Amino acid sequence: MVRLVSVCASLTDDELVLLESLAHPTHFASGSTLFTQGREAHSVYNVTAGVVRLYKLLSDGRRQVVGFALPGDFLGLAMRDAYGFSADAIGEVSACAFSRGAYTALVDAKPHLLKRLHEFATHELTLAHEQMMLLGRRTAEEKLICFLLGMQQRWARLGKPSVTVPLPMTRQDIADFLGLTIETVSRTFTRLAKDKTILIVPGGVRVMNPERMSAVAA
Amino acid sequence: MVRLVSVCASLTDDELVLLESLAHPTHFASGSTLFTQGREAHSVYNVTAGVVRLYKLLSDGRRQVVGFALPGDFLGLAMRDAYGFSADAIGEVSACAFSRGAYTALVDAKPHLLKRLHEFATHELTLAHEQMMLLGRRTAEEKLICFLLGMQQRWARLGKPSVTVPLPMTRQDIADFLGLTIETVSRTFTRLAKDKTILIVPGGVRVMNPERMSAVAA
DNA sequence: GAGACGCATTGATCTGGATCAAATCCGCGG
DNA sequence: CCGCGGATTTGATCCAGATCAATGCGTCTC
Repeated sequence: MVRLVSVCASLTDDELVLLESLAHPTHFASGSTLFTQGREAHSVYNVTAGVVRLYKLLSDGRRQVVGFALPGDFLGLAMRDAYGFSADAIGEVSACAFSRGAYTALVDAKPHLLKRLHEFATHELTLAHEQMMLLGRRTAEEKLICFLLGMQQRWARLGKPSVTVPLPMTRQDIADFLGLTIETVSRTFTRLAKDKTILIVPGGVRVMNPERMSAVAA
Repeated sequence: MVRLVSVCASLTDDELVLLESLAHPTHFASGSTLFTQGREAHSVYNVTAGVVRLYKLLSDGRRQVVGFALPGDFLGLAMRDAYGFSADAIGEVSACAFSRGAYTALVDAKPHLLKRLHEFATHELTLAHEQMMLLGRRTAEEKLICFLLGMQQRWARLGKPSVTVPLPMTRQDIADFLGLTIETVSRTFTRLAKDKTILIVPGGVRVMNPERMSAVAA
């Protein structure tokens, strides 16, 4: 099993053995659902491979993507009895599932694991505040640029630093993450490509003018 | 000192005594600053009276209010070395300040306090996700109605259930929280008042048609 | 009680991004 | 190679909310 680097860096070897005995390695087909908003939360997950779309729906079908989970990310922090959002696989996904009971027992027993999870949660909260700024006060172009730089940084932290940013999600997913329509996302990408700020490549985007992009994001 | 009901419900008496010995009761004048985004985080706070505006600024002055802290709310969860947002007093505010060192030492020593703080953080994260939905996908009228119902619920949980929702913040604060302009907030309030959905009273709003409001918020 | 200052409201107009409507692209199965 | 279906791009038009511009309205101060 892939080592749970993000959550478990501070654990001792025997604790890791315990943790791995509780983890159920699971595979999800492209497009399949990990869990659904409002359903009883039976498991928490640690993504080990692939990308997961996290989103909330309004009764009339309007959708807000609240995040994209990359390998190492932990899903299920922000839940009480029921999941607060839905999650589904973008492409093939591997994850470690923990039953809720095992998870809560483990957290109660291991304060330094809890400390790691809490740090994780406060980091997520900081990102959420940034996303509020983006959704409430930034223009379409700024939204796209901040999104691309953010994804680039996240891939870089996972050991994949590159000027080519993989974008496995659809334009609609990006639109629903940034509070835009698919047409505006497409047009803004086209305009940035005409500017030579980016180059659109299959499956992603190549950053051509990082200086300008950073200046806009500031 | 007011008992720190929100964070400390699970503490034993002697732990409470310890906690209170570390807390510095502090008073802030109307409009004064508790702390500023980007500055080194020296203290965390528990609000005991009054309302605090939490916000982020962009270099060109655009502002996003990320929340309003009410009595019982804890400030400083989402910070590492530096504060991630600014906080200032709306009207007179009382708070308990804890030095960062004392806070981290206490958290390390008391796992059930950490557990409470973690629950607090995950609740905040859930609220942040709802706010993303609101900012990204809701109309101006929906934003205002969700805001009013949310504030009503929060006052109710603090033991002040009422059809009259106090709004100590300015229209500009509300606009910057909802990703709107002050004019749109004002016009939308006026329209809701003409509808008889609400009644605008000095210092707040009276909820006249909770059924319609809940239907819109759903 | 006259000015002044800081909200808040209201009105007129403008515009960024939404909506409506076709193309175009592209991967895939037959 | 062809045709199909979903994703994406592009174009034309619309409109919710922004912007620009007064005006109202408490509540201080002198």
